[in-house]
Amino acid sequence: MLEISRRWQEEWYFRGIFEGRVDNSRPKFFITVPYPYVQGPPHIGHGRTFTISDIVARLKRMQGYNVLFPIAWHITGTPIQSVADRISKGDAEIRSLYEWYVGIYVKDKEEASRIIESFKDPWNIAKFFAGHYEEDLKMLGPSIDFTRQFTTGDPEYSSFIIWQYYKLRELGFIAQGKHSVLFAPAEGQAVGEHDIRGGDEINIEMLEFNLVKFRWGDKHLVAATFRPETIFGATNIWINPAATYVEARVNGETWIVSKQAAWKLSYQDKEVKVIREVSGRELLGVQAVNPATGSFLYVLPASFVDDDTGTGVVYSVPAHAPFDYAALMDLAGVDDEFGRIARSISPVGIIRVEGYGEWPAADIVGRMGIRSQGDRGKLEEATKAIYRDEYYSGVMRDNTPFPGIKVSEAKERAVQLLREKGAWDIMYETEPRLIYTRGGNRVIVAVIRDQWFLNYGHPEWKPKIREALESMKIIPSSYRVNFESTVNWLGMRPCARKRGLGTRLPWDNEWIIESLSDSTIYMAFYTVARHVKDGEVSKVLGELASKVIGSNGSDEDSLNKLLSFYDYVFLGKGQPLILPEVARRAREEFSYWYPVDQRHSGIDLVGNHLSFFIAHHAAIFPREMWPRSITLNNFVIRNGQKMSRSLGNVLPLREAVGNYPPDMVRLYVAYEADLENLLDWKDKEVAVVLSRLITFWRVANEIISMPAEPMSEYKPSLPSEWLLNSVDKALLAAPSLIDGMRIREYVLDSFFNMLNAVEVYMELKDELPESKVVLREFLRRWLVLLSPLMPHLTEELWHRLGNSSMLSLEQWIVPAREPSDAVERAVGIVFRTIDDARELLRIKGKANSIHIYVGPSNELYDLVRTISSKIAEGRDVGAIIRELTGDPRFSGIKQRIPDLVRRMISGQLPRDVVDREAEMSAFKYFKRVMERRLGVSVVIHDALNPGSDLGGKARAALPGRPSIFIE
RNA sequence: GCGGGGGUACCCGAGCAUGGUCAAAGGGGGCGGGUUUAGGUCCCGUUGGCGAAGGCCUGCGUGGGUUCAAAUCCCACCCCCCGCCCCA
Repeated sequence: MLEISRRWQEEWYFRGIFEGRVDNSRPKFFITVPYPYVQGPPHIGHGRTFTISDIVARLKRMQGYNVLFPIAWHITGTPIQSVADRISKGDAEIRSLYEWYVGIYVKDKEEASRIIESFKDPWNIAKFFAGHYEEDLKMLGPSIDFTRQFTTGDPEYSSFIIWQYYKLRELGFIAQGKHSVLFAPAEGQAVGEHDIRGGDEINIEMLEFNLVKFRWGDKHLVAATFRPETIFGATNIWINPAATYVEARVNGETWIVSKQAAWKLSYQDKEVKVIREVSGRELLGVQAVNPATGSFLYVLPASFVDDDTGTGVVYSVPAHAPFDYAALMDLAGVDDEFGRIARSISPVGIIRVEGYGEWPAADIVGRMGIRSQGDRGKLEEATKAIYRDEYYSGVMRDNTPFPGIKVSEAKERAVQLLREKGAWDIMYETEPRLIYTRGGNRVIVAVIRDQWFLNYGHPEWKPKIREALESMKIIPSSYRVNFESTVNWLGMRPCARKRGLGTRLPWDNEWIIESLSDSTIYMAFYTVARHVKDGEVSKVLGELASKVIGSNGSDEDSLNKLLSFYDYVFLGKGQPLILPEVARRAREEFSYWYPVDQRHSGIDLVGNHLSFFIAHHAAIFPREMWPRSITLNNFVIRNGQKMSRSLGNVLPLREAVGNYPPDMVRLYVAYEADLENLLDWKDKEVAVVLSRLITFWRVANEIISMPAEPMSEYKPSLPSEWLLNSVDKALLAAPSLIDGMRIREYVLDSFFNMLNAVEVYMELKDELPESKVVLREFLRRWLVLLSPLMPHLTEELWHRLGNSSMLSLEQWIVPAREPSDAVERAVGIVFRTIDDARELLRIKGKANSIHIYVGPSNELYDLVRTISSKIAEGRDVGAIIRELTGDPRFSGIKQRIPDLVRRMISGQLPRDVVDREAEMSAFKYFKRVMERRLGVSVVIHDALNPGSDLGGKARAALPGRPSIFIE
């Protein structure tokens, strides 16, 4: 099967049957998947996303749409860059990872090692994996047009991004300002998660501390806190006597903070000049002024104070901060000058909160049995608990300027008040505090002054984003809320960095547009890629791009040329100043394919890329070019575990499609889970699916091998009708299932259920003269039905069946007549009866034969049908019984009415019946099947005219519920 | 905290929108049987309890409620997972 699959892939891609060409006589369908970021090989998760979109693409193609399903490669940003950096530095961890990655493709060790060496240049990483990505994807057989591929580092792509960013700038959606980032001072650069040791496992946050300045002579002791509202309850100031502090000029003032803090602050947009070092001990005993109250506070020693957190200066609020309370108690037990001061201090409660007394911190310290400030774990827990309770349900007391105000609000007011007094500032810290780059250097927060932002919150932008979102279909629809909340909080978003691959910001070329910002409207670029990739054209656009960037946008001539080209192509505005003929063709193609009909993606992109995708379309394109729908699927896990590099259990796509036929991989990922759910790649279950696929292959080939005797006229027997009906029903249902992205149901119906049906039919085929013709016809329709799902095997079988056309390009079959489900229901009764009989056999033990009495009087069928419809109308038991006993039609079986109604209402009897003829016929035809399943001989009797009425069972037969006698 | 999703049998997992045919699909695992020199594969059956005739009892996170009828609808509670920005 593997070999057959490869053969068809070669055939498809060699003949280029999936290449999209403008054809105005046919409706178009433009489907895209986010271009993969090529820092490594694709894995089975990509396989899921691509398979699902390919099922859609293939169905649409068979339905007569001109389908475009393109792909490209994303290389922008810092991850590839930092891999290159790490390889250059000889990082062993990354090297072994890439030995594995490269080893997937290159078996020769030396060769592989040479390739990894070349990865010191990030472009080589991108090129290597982009190339292999294409091969790997092709092994899955997707109907992708690979001729439009590009990378985001191509010169013509840069020219396109330049156009996009000038458009956004014209609209006023780009801003510049201050911004905090994670930063490694020793390396002199901002770092991303992938640059941080353990960065993929931990969740790194940036915390904002409030700084409060306590005047001490002409200097300020600067304390850091998360709870500025507690300033009114401050009783003293804590300093760690063992730590090193500094006196430093900060923005024209003299601050006293820890040495560590001064270092950090110097990166946070502050002018910091250290004058001298001071030991913590020297500061003890001095008095500083609380800026909020004017009272003097002593500086006292506390060991819990960490000079690497905040400023190393803490103002003490023993009533509300467990650490402070514990430290105060500790100190009060010491027999010295500071102990005496501590004993004189009484906590000041300033917040009222239910469940606590006047000093909540004292309560919780007592409750949790905390002994001293050394009890860090418990104290941190206590701090968290108090914070939560006070923040959400606490109210300020009368001894503060904000009596009765909720803590959450008082917080802001306190900041306001301190600000007005010039006693407030801000400082950032990371959480967790101590994080390091992979090179081992400390990471802190730095504030950048001239960061470029996209202002998604712009009053002319956000409403349009909302409008675009509203106009789109989101499937599964449960994700719509996620989009809505993303759009709600979208505001200023940095769009450029100083490191990494990508296009430089054309008017400020120190900056590189980052990867989530240069990947928002590139689907438009697919439509024109064929035209602009051409050597000469590419050269022209590339040169213009580099002139614009090189001149920081001041080369107006180049800029105008570039902008005029894309303005014309994408917006139909003005006339192109360059390449008019190319522009005309590109324009034509863009106008044909756009907008994007469907964008299919993993759910991880909802909160960023997909929302930006909507936003940028809304900003730049007219409404009729806005995307039509977004569809999503969840991740893939493996044997119950998350796939992650650190666990080493990532399943590369090539390994999956190298070991199994591609159709099996497709079948598995499409069937195993609904889109919303995690898909578990379980090795055991993969084997099960494979065995079903083999059965399919065997059955299909058996049908093909049967000599085809033409039979012009035949009357299909009930089983034949049943089989053809089933496939017709599935053919009818599949398009709407796939449109609604109910892929799993489509697979269940079309593959698994159909396979079961045909296996049953095969048991009967020898008794049915028309079976061969029926089976061939069935197979023809079935192959069409399955082609989107498993294109390789169906393509092969299609040809073995004697067709010379390409199944992938065949028309979908729309059944000529409405399939009836009466036959199906009749067959369903047979199978239910088999289950019943089996249970009886089990209880009875041994049996020679089973007698089944089918088909009571037509009168009874009528009655049951009538009861059923009355129940459906919602009548109650009494009413139905009264009505029917009065009905002359049923006068002969009056006495059975109450019992039947009762049993049908309670669900003991099936409500959904067929007529007598169909039911009898089903039992006659399926007798063989019953015997095989039950392992004993089966005798079917007409209940109205039984050959022998064993055990008086004939009279017990009911519609849809034959009676059974075991002998 | 806010927003979203979820708790179903030994395990994974469907069902819930449209209540009844649900002791609850499918798979894994277990058990029994067949094939096999053996093992694996494969095939069949079984896997809440009771039952000598198709039935009864218990049962879908916990506790209530609506209904002739609840895994499914309503209310409250407990627990779990995911997202919450400059990272692709």
